[in-house]
Amino acid sequence: MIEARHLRVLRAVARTGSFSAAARELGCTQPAVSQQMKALEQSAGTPLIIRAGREMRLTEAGQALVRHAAGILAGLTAAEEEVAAIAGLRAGRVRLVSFPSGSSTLVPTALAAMRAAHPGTAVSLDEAEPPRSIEMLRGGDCEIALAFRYPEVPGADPAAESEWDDLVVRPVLSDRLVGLVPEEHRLADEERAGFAELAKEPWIAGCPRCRRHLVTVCERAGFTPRIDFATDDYPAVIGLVGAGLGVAALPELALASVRPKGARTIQLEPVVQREIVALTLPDLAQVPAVAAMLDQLAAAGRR
Amino acid sequence: MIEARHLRVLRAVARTGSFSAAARELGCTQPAVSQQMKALEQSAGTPLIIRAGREMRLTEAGQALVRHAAGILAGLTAAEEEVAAIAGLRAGRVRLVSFPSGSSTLVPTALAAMRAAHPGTAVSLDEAEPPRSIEMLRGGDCEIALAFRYPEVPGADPAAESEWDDLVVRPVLSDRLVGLVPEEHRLADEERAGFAELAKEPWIAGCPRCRRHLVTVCERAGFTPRIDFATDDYPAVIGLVGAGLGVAALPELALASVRPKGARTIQLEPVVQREIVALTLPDLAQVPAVAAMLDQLAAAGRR
DNA sequence: AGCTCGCCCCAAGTGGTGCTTATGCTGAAG
DNA sequence: CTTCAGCATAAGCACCACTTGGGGCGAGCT
Repeated sequence: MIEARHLRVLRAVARTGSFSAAARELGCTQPAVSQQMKALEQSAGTPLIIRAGREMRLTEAGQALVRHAAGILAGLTAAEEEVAAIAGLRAGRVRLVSFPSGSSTLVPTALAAMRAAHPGTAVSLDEAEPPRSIEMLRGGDCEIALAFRYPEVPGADPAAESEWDDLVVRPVLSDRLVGLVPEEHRLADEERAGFAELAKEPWIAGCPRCRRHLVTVCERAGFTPRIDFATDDYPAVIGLVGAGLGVAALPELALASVRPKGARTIQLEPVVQREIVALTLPDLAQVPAVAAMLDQLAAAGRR
Repeated sequence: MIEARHLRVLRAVARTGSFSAAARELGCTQPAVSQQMKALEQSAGTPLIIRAGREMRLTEAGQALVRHAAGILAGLTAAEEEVAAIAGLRAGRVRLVSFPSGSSTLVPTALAAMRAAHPGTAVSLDEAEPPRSIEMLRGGDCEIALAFRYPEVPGADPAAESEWDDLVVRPVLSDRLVGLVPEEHRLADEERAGFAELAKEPWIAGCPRCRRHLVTVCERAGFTPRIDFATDDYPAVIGLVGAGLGVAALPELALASVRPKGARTIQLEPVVQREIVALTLPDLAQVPAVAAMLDQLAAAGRR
């Protein structure tokens, strides 16, 4: 088995024509070069160098080896450079999966910051619901999954919680739920309202998990909400409320970039937090591009 | 510094998708593979493999490394094969230098035998006088020099003898000198004659070294020869003798393939041996193709 | 659901290997 | 002839890689 290190030494010897010069060039002592060349000749099974008085000459086998060494060492350094580029964030791809309509402001700013900080990297974006996105993460179809959870409700969704304990969970943003009522509603001009004050209203719910969470919170407030509509499309929720068809509780973030027409927001009591987190596999968290993207998501969440 | 051995392991892991399977394929234990991969990841500076439950997946850096590994390992095995071909005499070049007109039968048979035994090898032939051929050997312009010496005369040519003591000297053939006289000569019908009987004759001498040797031998026999002509072209010597211009002492080998016209050979007394030897450098004697050619020359000499 | 098997990680011991320093020898130049 | 530069060798030493033994964990089977 010929080793690349030996080829490097052989090439230095061939170029300098001397063991000592090669040793100086390689930053080691002369006997080291001597031994390496002996080892190489042994593994080659034939002499490679002939000592003719002062100068070193290569045998035909030695010339053949030097000829191949160029390509081999070039390939090796090319591989090292490509790896270094990926490790040094001058290259690399990250596949990000976000929950639908949860990425209106967070993801775009993170993507923009990532591109600015590390122009060589490429981040692709896909949308999937948390159960599905976790599946994709575990299945190797993405490196980062953006999801959310309601830490306030212990035991509300134990499966989902325990499903993450072997993942790297990076908090991105704590979002509070705000109430949305039609502007002709009796509470439209109030600053805040308790959940119980909306007990009799028809509700517009979000995605399945949000809907379950809403039911849990309302039951804690002493009533079971009457849910007329459920959609994971936040603009649709806003539209339905604006049309006076009911009330809703939706994340502040969903209202950050739109101004609801025909509806008013009110503070809800008790305050309900929704925690948006970025998830990845423990091994992937060590990958430079993935770690950088997690940082950018966290930074976007701090704004 | 990425090592080729690591790439081999990485490729095995990537192909089999398992450390254990790779270890079986590589003929080592599983922890060895584990450690090699860890070392490779450390020298790469970034994770290469992600352990997702049961299956192994490569990171982007890992994929890049595997992609390069193909070419690097292919180049390495190509280099090994070429060296093995040279070592195994399926390839290789030898440059042979012979003294002029000393290679009429010896060298052709050796070349033919070499080609038959090792078809992949290529032997080139050049002609040079021994002082010059040794110079070529030391200067790297040939691998084997065919030369001759007169071992009978100690001190006759001390420079030439001592010039070979750091070379590999392979005896090829012991050739005796025979006398050549015109057919009308008074000794033409004799079986043998002493040098002293030719003391008064005009002599035709050979190359400079042969001429010096002739003078030495004749002086031992009690006379100084009168040398009218000197040429290193044996057919010319034969022609001159045949024309009755003098007598000559030339190697039996020079008469092996020709029948002299107008001249007769006689045994000379005392018997003078000329030793034909093949010379090479100590290091070169280890080169398979050179060693094989030396063997073929020795074998040709035994015939 | 429990069990068992296979796979991976971890730790410790050990053998080998490559490096260094020190020394001797040889060839070339002054 | 002397001196210097370069290569080979030997001894000592540190390091590295492989092996064995043990543990945790996920997957598939009963």
